[in-house]
Amino acid sequence: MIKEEFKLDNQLCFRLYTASRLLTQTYHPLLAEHGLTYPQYLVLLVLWEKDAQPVNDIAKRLLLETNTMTPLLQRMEKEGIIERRRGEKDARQMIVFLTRKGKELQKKLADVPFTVGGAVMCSSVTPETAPELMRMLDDMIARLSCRMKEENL
Amino acid sequence: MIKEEFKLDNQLCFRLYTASRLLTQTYHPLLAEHGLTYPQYLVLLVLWEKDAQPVNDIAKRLLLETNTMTPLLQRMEKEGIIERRRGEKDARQMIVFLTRKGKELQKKLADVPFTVGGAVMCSSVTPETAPELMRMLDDMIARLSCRMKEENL
DNA sequence: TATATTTGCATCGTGAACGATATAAATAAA
DNA sequence: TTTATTTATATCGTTCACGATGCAAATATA
Repeated sequence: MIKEEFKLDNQLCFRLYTASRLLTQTYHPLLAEHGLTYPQYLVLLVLWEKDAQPVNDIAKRLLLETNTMTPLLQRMEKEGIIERRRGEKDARQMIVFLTRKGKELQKKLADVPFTVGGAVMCSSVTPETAPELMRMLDDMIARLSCRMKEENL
Repeated sequence: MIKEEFKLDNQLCFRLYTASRLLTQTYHPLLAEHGLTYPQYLVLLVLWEKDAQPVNDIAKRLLLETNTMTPLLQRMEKEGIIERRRGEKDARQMIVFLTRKGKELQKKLADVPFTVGGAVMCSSVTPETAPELMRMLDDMIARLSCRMKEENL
């Protein structure tokens, strides 16, 4: 008999991995219609909150490495969604700007959060319970991202 | 001012996506030591529960497509962790078997679930609250995977 | 039995993720 | 002010994910 801790049904990580993939798949048709991928949509969320940010700030906000960001941003620039310009104060920095097209996408994607929101709601994830779920995930993320930083000493 | 539904801090999907990535990163050093990746570890979990399964059964269990499974399994076969043989009853099927090396990995990875378990535990995710978190994720996964199937009609 | 459809797996192309490494600019130390 | 170190991006190689497509075996239909 297999040990309890090795049973797939007892794995929290497998659930997170699967839920994340399925939710991204839910976004896919809504975003692809506008030539976007889910990670690109996340970059837009960050830039809509505050335009003209260096790569590093976007990476930190999304908890991604710059080696993931750079090619992602290069593709977005090629699509004319963003623009990248060297920092004037610090020539090492690459400042990311929304183009007109990038700004306009916000209006075009106005119903995406509601469509996806409707798709996830179920008996145990409701407007009442979602905050509790988010709190647990935030706590986990804080704990794990802290651990990751400690590794690189 | 940006609308509430577009704020990154209100996104459930971003949290799942991040938590999933960070947890996979936590597994990484433990698995890499034995030449494994996280998806490969998931395949092992499935095969340890029941050896000699066709590609399709493993894919269904992990909610992955066969076009993701095939290359993954090919790499695992090259590493000598599994073996693939054509089904005798149905020649379309490719049956996946654990090799001796694949079976022995279970002992070598015995402490992985506990190490990772210790890493995720935090103030709001504890042995008491984890089942509730899992229930919410299971419910979401059921809802979303059902939706995905309906799409392909 | 011939033909059509379904099923199981594989191949291909694209876009992430990420470890490892490189490079140039900025900053600190000597 | 040289020299060393740190910082901000970028490049490279490998491994997923996954949509689209191909193909052969099995099954259903005519």
